[in-house]
Amino acid sequence: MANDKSKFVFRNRLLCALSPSDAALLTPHLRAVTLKLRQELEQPGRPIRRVYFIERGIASVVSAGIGKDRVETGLIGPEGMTGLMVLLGNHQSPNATFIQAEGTALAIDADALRVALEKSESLRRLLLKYAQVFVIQTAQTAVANARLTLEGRLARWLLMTQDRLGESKVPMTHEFLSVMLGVRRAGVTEALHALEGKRAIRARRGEIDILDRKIIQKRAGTLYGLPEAEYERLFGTPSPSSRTPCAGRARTAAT
Amino acid sequence: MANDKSKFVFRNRLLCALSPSDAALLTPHLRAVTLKLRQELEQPGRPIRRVYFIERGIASVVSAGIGKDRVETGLIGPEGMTGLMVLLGNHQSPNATFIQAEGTALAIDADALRVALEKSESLRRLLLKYAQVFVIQTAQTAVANARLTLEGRLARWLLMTQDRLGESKVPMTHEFLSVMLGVRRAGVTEALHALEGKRAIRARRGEIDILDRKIIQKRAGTLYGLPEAEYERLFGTPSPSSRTPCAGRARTAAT
DNA sequence: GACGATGAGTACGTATGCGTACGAACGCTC
DNA sequence: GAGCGTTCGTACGCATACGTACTCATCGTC
Repeated sequence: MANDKSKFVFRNRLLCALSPSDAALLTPHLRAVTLKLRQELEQPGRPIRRVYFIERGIASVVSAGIGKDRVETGLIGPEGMTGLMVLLGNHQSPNATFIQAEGTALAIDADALRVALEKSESLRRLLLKYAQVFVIQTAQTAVANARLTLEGRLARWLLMTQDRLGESKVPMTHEFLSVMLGVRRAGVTEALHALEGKRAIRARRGEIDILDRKIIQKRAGTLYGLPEAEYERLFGTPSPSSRTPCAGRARTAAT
Repeated sequence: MANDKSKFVFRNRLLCALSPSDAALLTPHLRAVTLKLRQELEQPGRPIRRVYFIERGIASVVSAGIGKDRVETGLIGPEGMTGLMVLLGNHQSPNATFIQAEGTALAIDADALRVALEKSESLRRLLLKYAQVFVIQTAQTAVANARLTLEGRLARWLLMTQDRLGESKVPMTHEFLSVMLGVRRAGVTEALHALEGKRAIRARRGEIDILDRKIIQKRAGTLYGLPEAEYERLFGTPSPSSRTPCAGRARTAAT
């Protein structure tokens, strides 16, 4: 699980955006890890041990009331990181975070991150910028849940997922989607059929092909694109100069 | 609007929780202001000029997609402050914030707050703790919008509002509630009748009396109480010693 | 190549909430 | 105390989504 830590080529956009000195601060603590499907990165009320900068794959933040009934409130891919609460100074979260699409990440001990955050103001600034985007994403989810039809919420979810996967095939079952969206499994099936009827997607067993994002975006209405736009505004087009070595970045959101 | 700034007695719980030195840092910049109904404290995409520590009344954060269709995603009372995005290092927000129940606040220029935040790590820590609670509140709203019936969402909203007002009378019209919850006005009327039938509330013209919180809590299910509990966990019972002078604090959430 | 497990299609009755609309009640102003 | 604007009660038809449940398809496994 550990790795030669001398030189990473980052796919994670946050790591790519680090200044050289901040990169030097973090890199010694980063460990390449694989993210297995349904692996739990954070559990409600438990101490957060590690924070993950996603390189490939998707982590999902799900919230619940005091009991069960989890619903997804945030999506994290190679544009972001887990451990929002650590950034804000907490050691735990009432939410759970788990892997929704397997991949890899660079992980850092929460304590090491805390130390680095105290040392470097620019690091704090950078990561808190991501916190902003994440907060906005959560707020948008709240609005989407209130105002969008099931098909619309599904459309929004597909777009956000595809952005983070960077592929046209989304490997998810209806059952899983229904849990994420907090709706009935059969409802997902029907909504997917509706999208399929419009030639927007093609559904296979355990997999959804995205055929036409434009059509899907129409379904999601105005509730797709704002966090993505805010991300671009805050992080800008990554200037290759004076930045940490960086792999070609994952596709960004279309507006 | 200005004020003798030498001695404040704070009702705002965040200000109350300030260490003496942090209080000394902020106090010179605080101005007592009145919050008028529907006054806009932040507008989407506009620079955030001032940040408000609510002393009495309620501010409401509403989010929208790229277009209209605003829905409330956060509530702020004397336990909190506006300007979350300033805390996170931004100068603007895609959300709007406006006064939902009139009152008063202590306001500080966003720039002055930024300077103070840079100077004092303990101040940063404290205010970011509130940011945590606010983020959790937003996530809970997302879950509530996905899973709760209209009556449940209304119940949750009534409880949160009453916590912040500290009174048993909530002065709101059905029309206004419908906008906040993102539902139909007539739907609010019906849901209120349902609650009234259970003797949980009593609805007058433009005003709702809270009669029995227990019954209302049953309606809100598990989706009321988590942010409130987290607030108490993080801020604890305010120890009167070594703290800034503080008025008797507003009622806290019952669990 | 049969079996079990998982995933997907479908269906029926019901509940929740929407859009719209109209009228009644209340409260303020002149 | 007449007039008017706001607020609230109510109603009807319809869309959306639910809960439940049964069947069929697909896949991996022995």
